[in-house]
Amino acid sequence: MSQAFRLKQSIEDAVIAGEFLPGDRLDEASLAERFGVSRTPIREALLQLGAEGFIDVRPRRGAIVSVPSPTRLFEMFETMAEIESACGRLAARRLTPDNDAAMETAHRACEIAAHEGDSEQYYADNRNFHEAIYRASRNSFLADQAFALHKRLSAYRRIQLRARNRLLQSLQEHAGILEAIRAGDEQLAATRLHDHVLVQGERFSDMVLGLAGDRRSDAAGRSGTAK
Amino acid sequence: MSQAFRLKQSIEDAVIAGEFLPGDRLDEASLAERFGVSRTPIREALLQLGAEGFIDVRPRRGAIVSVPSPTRLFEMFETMAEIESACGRLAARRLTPDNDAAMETAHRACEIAAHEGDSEQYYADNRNFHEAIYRASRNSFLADQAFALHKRLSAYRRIQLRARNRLLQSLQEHAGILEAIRAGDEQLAATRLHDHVLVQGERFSDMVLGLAGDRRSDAAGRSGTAK
DNA sequence: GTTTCTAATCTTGCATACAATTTGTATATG
DNA sequence: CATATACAAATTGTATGCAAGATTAGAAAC
Repeated sequence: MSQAFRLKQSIEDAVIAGEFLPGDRLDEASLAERFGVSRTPIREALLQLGAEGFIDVRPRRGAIVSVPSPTRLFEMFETMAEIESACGRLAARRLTPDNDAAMETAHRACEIAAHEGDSEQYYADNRNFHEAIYRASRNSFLADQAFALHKRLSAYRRIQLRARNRLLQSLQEHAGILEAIRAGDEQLAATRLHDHVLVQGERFSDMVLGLAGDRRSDAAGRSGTAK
Repeated sequence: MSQAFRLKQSIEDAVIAGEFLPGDRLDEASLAERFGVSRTPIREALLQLGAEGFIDVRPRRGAIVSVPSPTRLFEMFETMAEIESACGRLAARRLTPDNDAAMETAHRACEIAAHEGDSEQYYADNRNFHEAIYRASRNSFLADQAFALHKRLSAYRRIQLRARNRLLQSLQEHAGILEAIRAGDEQLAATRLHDHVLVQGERFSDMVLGLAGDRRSDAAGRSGTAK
């Protein structure tokens, strides 16, 4: 495959891994040297990442890793909550043995990681669990959207999972979600997934803001110029 | 602003306007000549559109306007339905006088177009109405997502709105949606928006497939390899 | 008449070169 | 000492050239 696509993946991975922090400049020349290619495929990779919202490409002013404001970040988590709950609703309606088994496997892995207190491992297994739910929606387009947003939020999710006791609490929520999906209770599955995701967003916002106010009123209070 | 971004917009507009039909090749050289620039900014524009899912960029094989399969198309409409209902739910919870007025204005415009039977005008006003709901969610990130998907589906929506009587039926559904949002009934607003959007997807699928089977079983029955 | 192999042609991918714009620095001025 | 201006350096945007892979056309074989 062409270099530009490989580079896009590499740069994305580097950002997810935290090698480039929010606000860091992604200099074309440096990246070109680092990967041993010319600026052209680097530019193409950066522009694609920009179009996906992964980084900020400001014309004539270079690319930087996005720095979402606390409000924006909350909006992203809220959107993630809505999309995940949609996946859960559809999964509850359409669950097949295959998807059920995949979720079970992922859940078991989370269990082990949680009881060992291995937050790095739990982070990875948690991702698999959520992806299993996306697939269980049996709507691959929706699953793609969910997966993309999950990736964009992964940096913030990781930080937040380090919080004490959050692992075991997260695991219990997973169990409740699984139960609802298996029972075919669309409404319950949607609600539980929604809360599960949003609590992460709220906790993160708390961390960022250093206070425990009501985040929803923050999101609701902003000027809201869409597009 | 740089040429690549202008070109991206121009090409996107041309696709939305139906100048390039699904399956058409987007030849770099021809586009470069048409816009009087070199291939470089054209390539950059195409890659960005590809990253947004607007077109298909296949390595070494050029870009074409996406040709979603009927199944994929249904999945996209189903996703749109979920996102729109999320917007409606939040709008019902957070409605402000400003957003209320904006929806009212857009609804009035739809009313006029519908009664005059002007489907082209209704198409434009309908878009404004839905955008007003996105904004009323007071979550600009969610609204952006909704807007982007709306654009991707616009070609198919337009065709479908030409169906006889659909204008007046659509208008009535709008009235019901507005009523639910104003009543602050999150659940009802979500359900009505969901059905309003999904009926378009189902109708379109019927048109494409030329039969009146149950589209849901189609979507549920596919192999569902997400990502 | 159909299929398969080969060669010519066309298109895309990448590197390099240059032009245009922004950013940084030093100097002058109030 | 702060501010403004002019010049220098660094960085991005676009054009062009060439190499590599894909598509098409034609000839040969079945």
